[in-house]
Amino acid sequence: MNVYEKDNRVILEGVSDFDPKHIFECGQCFRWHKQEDGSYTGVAKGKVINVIRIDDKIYLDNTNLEEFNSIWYNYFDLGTNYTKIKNKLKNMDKYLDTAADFGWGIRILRQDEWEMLISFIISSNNRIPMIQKAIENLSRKFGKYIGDYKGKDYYAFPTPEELNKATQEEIRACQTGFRDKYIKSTTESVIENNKNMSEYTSLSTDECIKELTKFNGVGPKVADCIALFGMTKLDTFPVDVWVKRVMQEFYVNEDMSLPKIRIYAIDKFEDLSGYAQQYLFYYARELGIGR
DNA sequence: AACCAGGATGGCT
DNA sequence: AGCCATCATGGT
Repeated sequence: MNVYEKDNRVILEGVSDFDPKHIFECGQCFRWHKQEDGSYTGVAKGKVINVIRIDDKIYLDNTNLEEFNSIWYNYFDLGTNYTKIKNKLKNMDKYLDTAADFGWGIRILRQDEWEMLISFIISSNNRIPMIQKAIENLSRKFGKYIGDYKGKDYYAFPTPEELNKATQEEIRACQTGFRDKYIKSTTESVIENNKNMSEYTSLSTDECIKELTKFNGVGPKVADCIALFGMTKLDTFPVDVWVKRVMQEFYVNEDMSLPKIRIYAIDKFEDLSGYAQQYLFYYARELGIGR
């Protein structure tokens, strides 16, 4: 990979396994929005950048080499060889062979632990466009103003301290629905116990999920997502409606319970479970498998 | 208007 | 531990 900076842009040459559509639409993130030119603009790590792929080059706009090295290299998980991961998964069965080719450019982003905690609480029994709206509203209301980019204002996701200033009513006014009380309670718990969410990363996967489930509004599925997307616990397998459908379509019986589907998948995919989940989710949702 | 979405919770066995 | 009924918002 060759990296260089030009005109407030960082350009990556020869990056393999990187496609913005696959990365930003495989269900792992909520703050990246497609632009008219096919690029994606999003907020992460308190910055706003724009990402587009043209042929084999990736353009990161509104940033520089220093930020790339300190933030984006890690955020886009560029130190991981996804070709190897895909090859292992593709050799397992014909379904993953197809799904990994379909979502060939997926990378699991290394996102903020606290932001994932609140974001996936909002995700419970909700629709993705509504989740995105609620997170944007919370950020606009309670997060720091980052700046203007191409005529639009952008706001960082609120810190625990910032979100703790919001009343339950104000949280609900951000379109969080009945999850307002979960967000309020979880934020208070983080503040009152002076919790540092990044410390959850050093726990084992089982311990991490067990601890996350103690937060109000965090059940098994949401804890799996927070652990996978916020704490790089790649040996877990969140089972949502789409993953349930694709698993029932390809691997298990209709009557298998969600926890059993999860165990079945982790037994099968082991330390690559999180990657497998992403390829399968993207494949299922893009193709509408199981409707 | 009924149905459903990246489910959680509490009560039951 | 595992299953089940109930809860709950906003969109289509």
